Amino acid sequence: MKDGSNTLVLLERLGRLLHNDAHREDLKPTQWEALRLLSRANRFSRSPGAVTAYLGMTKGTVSQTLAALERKGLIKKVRVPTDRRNLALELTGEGKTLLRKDPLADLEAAARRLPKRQMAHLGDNLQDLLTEALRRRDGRPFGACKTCRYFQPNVDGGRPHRCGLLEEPLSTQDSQLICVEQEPLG
Amino acid sequence: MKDGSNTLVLLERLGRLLHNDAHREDLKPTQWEALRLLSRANRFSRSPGAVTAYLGMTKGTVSQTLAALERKGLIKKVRVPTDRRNLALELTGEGKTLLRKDPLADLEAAARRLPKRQMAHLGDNLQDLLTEALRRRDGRPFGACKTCRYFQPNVDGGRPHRCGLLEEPLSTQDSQLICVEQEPLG
DNA sequence: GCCTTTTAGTATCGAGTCGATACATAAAAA
DNA sequence: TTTTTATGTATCGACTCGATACTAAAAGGC
Repeated sequence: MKDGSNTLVLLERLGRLLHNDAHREDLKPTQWEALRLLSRANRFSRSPGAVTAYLGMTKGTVSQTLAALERKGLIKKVRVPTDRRNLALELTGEGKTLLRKDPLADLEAAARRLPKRQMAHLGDNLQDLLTEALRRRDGRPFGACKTCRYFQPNVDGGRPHRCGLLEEPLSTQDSQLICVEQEPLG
Repeated sequence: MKDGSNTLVLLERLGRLLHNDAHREDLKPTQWEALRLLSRANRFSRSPGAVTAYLGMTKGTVSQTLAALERKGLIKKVRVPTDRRNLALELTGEGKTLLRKDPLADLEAAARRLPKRQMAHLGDNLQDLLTEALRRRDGRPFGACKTCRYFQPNVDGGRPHRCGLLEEPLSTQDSQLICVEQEPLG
């Protein structure tokens, strides 16, 4: 076992490989990441602002990336009536179809050659490091809704779940997706 | 412990954070990476070609990145007399000084808040994943010389070590640096 | 030696990234 | 009703990156 001093160098290098491998299907790596996020985000988190928070870029850049995705017909922007500053981003059919060719799947194949336990371990350790790194930059964890301190599982029997922060009902599906507002339990 | 299915997503996100945090001191993330590699590479590996292999980009892009670093006075290009196609890249004094402000050090501070054993584990697991990923793209590991199958530790007593592949003498310092040609011990 | 092939690196193009800055609206707060 | 804050866009300049075409030097075949 090594001393872990060059762990971050490894991380950066592996991150770069992942990133550079994502020049596919006429999309750029960042565009893939945005698309991927939109497919995993609940309805409070499919906005330019949420993408900005997730990717850690400036909103100007995100605006351009989303404009490119819209030009390519992979997402569409919908005005939200309740707050007209907000935009809701929705994947189109093409967007969903294209996601099946996600270049990340390639490395997944490589990962499958490693012991399952090891990959799970790796995930846990990465999660801890990410949490620590996000704390330092006031970043948001983007965890699943159902692991959030504001999550209220369906209290009244058959009724939908609720988000205690936004005071909104939550479908079971939404509660399994990730959220900008999520704050971990405990 | 999670199932590890989203480990790669974590990896990509953490990689992006690292990358985006590296807009400092009037350098771009990629320029930092190149600079960092040059400070860790032995004399066979301080060339545009080696940087290309390490970063996994095309040589055209690397050529520009190196041109930018040279413009900024951080590296210099030296013609190699033995093979006049080759360029040797050397860090200047400014380059070495600037490296002390490496933005990667920030995350290192974050990492220090995690248990040391855990970081070491993380490093080992990342290394395995990187090895697997590199295998798939015919990438080079860039390991340390002294862990290479061609490394011949000073056979004749006080003489320098040797590289059995390039048939060249190796100073102790060079043997501790990383190398394009490195192939791990079987 | 001559000719072809390979290797190392550069030049240029076009789309995209990214921070910075300035800007437009809309909602919220004073 | 004014500020003030929040959400998103437009534009600029330096850089990234793949693709392609290019130069020059070494290596190999004969």
